[in-house]
Amino acid sequence: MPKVGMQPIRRQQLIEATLQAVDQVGMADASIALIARLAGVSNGIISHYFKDKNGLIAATMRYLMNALIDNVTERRQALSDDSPRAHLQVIVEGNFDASQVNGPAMKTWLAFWAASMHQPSLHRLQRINDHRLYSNLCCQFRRVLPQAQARNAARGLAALIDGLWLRGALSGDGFDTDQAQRICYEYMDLQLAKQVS
Amino acid sequence: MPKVGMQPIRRQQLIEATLQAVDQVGMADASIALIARLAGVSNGIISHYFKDKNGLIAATMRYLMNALIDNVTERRQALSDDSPRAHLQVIVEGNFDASQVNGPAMKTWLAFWAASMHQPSLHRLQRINDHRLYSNLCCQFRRVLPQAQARNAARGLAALIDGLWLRGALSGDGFDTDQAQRICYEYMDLQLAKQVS
Amino acid sequence: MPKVGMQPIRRQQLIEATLQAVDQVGMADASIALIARLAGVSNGIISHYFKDKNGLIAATMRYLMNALIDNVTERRQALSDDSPRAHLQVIVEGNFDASQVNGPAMKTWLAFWAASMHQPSLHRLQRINDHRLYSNLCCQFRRVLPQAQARNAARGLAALIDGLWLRGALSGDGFDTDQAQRICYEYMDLQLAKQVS
Amino acid sequence: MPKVGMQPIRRQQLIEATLQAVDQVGMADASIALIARLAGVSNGIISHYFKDKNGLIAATMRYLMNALIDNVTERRQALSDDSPRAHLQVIVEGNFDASQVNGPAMKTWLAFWAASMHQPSLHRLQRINDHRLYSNLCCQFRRVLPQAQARNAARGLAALIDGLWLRGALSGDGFDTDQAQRICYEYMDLQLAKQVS
DNA sequence: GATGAATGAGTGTTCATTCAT
DNA sequence: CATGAATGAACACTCATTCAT
Repeated sequence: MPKVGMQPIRRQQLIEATLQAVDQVGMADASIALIARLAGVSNGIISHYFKDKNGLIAATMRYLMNALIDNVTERRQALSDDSPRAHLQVIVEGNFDASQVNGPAMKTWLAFWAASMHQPSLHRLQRINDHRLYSNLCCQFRRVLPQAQARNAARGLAALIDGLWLRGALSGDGFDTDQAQRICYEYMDLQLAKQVS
Repeated sequence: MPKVGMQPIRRQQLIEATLQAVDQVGMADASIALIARLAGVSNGIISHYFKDKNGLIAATMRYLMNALIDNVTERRQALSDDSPRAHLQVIVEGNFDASQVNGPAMKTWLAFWAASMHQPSLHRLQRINDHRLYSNLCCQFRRVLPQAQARNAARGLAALIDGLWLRGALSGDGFDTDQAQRICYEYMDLQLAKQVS
Repeated sequence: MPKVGMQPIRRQQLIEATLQAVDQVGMADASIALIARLAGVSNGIISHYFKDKNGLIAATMRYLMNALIDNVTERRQALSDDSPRAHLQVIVEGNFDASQVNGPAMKTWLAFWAASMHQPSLHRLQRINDHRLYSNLCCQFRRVLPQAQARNAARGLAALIDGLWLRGALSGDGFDTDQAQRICYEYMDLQLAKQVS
Repeated sequence: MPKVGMQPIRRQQLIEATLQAVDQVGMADASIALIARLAGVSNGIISHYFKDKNGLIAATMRYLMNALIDNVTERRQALSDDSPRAHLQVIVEGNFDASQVNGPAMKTWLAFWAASMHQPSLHRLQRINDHRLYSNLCCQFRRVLPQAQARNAARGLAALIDGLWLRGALSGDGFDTDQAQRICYEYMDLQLAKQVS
């Protein structure tokens, strides 16, 4: 019983099944058959919507990236305070949002990163993502710091965010969001304190 | 040409071939056949020395970890200055040593991390490694800071090291060791400056 | 040429190819590749229909067992005489039917028996089969003999049938059905003659 | 430390290890490596004493056959009564001796039989064995029965012995020696009773 | 649009055998 | 005599992909 307009629904369905599969068995064992089973569809449908497996993987990575972007964007729009500090806080919070520090998301990000080392298409996506974080941070620091210092601060804070995230992901225990944010805020404030009055 | 006492030689040979393979094609495509070919031996020899592929992977991970440990240990022994700052510097330098920030090593570490999310044996190794860095840092900070602050500083610096390393690895460009060390030293000094005189 | 509803056809096809392979080279050398080649299909199809090789082996054993059951059932239905002797004769005849004493079937049964000593799933099937023969015989003897004697006679006749079958199979020569049946009938009649008038 | 006269010791050692291996994991999984480990020797030694694996298998089969022969011979020599009935009893007892109805022996015999269907060298051994039982039985029956009847009785008793043995082996439970012997004796006596006085 | 039958190359692994020591 | 290092072919099995229906 074919229906019209199934495309977006099926695509979403399959992307979510991919995340579920990676969470359950890891990317190496997330076969098309498993993903299709989790999505409740047949094997063959995947090539129909995403040319091949790589297409599905790339689409899933884009989906995760957009979730992060949307998350930060929403928080920023809800912001009344326009200070650099408030904006930086929003970025930090967005990166430690529950949508990013749960099991499936962390496992999938890690798997993507590892895969991106050998897949140009994933690598491109990954670089865009990395650059966005740095760029957003740098932009805010620049409002109160000279360029060189702003860049330095942005590099440091970006690394701190990713490092805390990474160590949290690898630990296997629950992610301690409060602690991570506290460490980031402290770094942020130390950098902002350098501003010439 | 079978000879006796080949075990350590062959094991080393195969571990290096594994690193080479992961560097060239990624862990997902680093097949036993490829590794054996790179090592110039037959497929079957791998199960002779490392029960199965997982055994080889785990041995390779242990090899990389030991390289890091030895690296830091050597630097520490060459140290004349016994100050906490000097020790912390050594740890930072060791983690950004050329043996850790080259292509093959970074790709392999990333692949290990991703795999460790679903392989208990690798996960155990990974946790030990993570904990060592934190523990070493904490130990030095503790010499000048109260425990709570020392822990906080260690967590931050560990995350900063890993984050800089990660972002460097993912960037695909050469690793800017000087910049990474500068950012770490700055964080380190800001934390050490908290000490009550 | 993929078609829908191929399952029963392919399963039958593969089971027959398995019998053929065991006949030709023995169970130890009846590889998936050989069976697939004999069936004229690809290797992979086997796991599609029977999870793995064990699944195919078990299905083949069930197929042979059902052939024996159907054989006896058909003969019994064609029976006008309802006497115990007639029923016993039918069981004996069924067990020495051409479908059971030809080369492929005998080789396969022997291989199954040997394998059943170390494969619980096959062992279960085998026990069911063994028990059915005994049970059927016992049931008929019971109609004219006291229970203890009936059981004894059933055990003896079952062993005689299996033993004649086994020695015939192992001899490698053609099976002498008439001789086997004569020996069984004689034993049967000696046992039935014990009935109290 | 090479020693002289090790040959018979090593051969015996390896044959026993083979029986042990077949008992533990079945003939299909009784690899040279396992047998060598069970015997406490190196892999390579096997080809030294038995050309190849088939040689070891055949030697093991011969060993088992000789054990059966010796068993019957010993019992016969201890016999005071020279009647056909006594001799037949000895043959029956020998075939149900503890050395033949224990797990390892039964598993190995079954495996040999199955293998003999496709290995001419094993098949030859097997035929000799089968014929000896028939021949021995026939010889005794002939002392009191006409040839045709003697042959018939021998065929029946041989089949009964093998059938009881087989069903006992396949059942997986302990072998009920008494019951098996009782059934054989009864058959034996019924046949002997046919003699013309 | 959707299915699932079918493929076949590729995987990790096992194993009998050989042979330098 | 005996070892065990080394081979390489064979194995069962997996899986992304294709395509007739």
